[in-house]
Amino acid sequence: MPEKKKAADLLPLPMEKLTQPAILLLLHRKEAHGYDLIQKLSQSRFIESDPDTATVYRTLRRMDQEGLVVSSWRHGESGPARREYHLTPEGQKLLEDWIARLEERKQQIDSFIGYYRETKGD
Amino acid sequence: MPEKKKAADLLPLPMEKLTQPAILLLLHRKEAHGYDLIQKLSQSRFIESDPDTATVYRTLRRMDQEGLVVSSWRHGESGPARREYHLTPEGQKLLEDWIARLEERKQQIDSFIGYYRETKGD
DNA sequence: CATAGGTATATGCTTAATGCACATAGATGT
DNA sequence: ACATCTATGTGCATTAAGCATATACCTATG
Repeated sequence: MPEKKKAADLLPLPMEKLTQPAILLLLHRKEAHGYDLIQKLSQSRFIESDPDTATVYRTLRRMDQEGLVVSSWRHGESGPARREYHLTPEGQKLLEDWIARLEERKQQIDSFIGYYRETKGD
Repeated sequence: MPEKKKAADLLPLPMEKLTQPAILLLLHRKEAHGYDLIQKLSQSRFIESDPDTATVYRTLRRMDQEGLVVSSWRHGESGPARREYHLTPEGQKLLEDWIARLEERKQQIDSFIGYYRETKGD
């Protein structure tokens, strides 16, 4: 008997997390450090669930290497040192691309759901 | 000088492909074989670009193992044998979950874009 | 009849993203 | 002294995805 996974187990996997674009979005409004972003993300409505901290920190380091953000250490403002991130013009530009993409994605979803509703009526 | 990738290079990567849900959707309307689905997908508006054939066939085999579809070989209808897929009740149920998820996703996108527009006005 | 092109399914390899667990360390409160 | 909160990060395993490649049957054409 071959093992079969339950449908419920399959749902979480493919849905995209939007971690990177969400970071771009938050930094667009205001500079922040990683821990800060993690808290803001978990309160926001544009990601599904609490973000994985490892993912956030790694995404930030990558975005730094890619020139989407710049970072600088902040000391002495209570608590351990934090790495503060600012959006660069490149990051800003990428965010605008994301906005355009998300508009398209909404239309894709509408077309998907539309197709489903059509079929259902048969 | 550290190497930096261009923003344009970064766009294609994180956007989700919806391959599996799109297959569920098409099979919900009518049974089909892999090659058939590939053509339908490339004509449809609910995926971004032409699907990778390897991904489609592998996704179908996985969905079969998971009980989302059942398959049977068809011979002699001109051309090589095809493996025909039918949606199961589990697959149907998962599709309904996907529809609900995509509705939520639309709201997430609205909230994302809304946040962006608010910020822009500063 | 040889062969090229379309139909059809599938594997191999590599890279990239993600999740969970764990490591590190300074600051703060009791 | 010790736990807890703040803060940043690495290691490891799993999974998805893209590209190339293999296989094979069918059809049309010279």
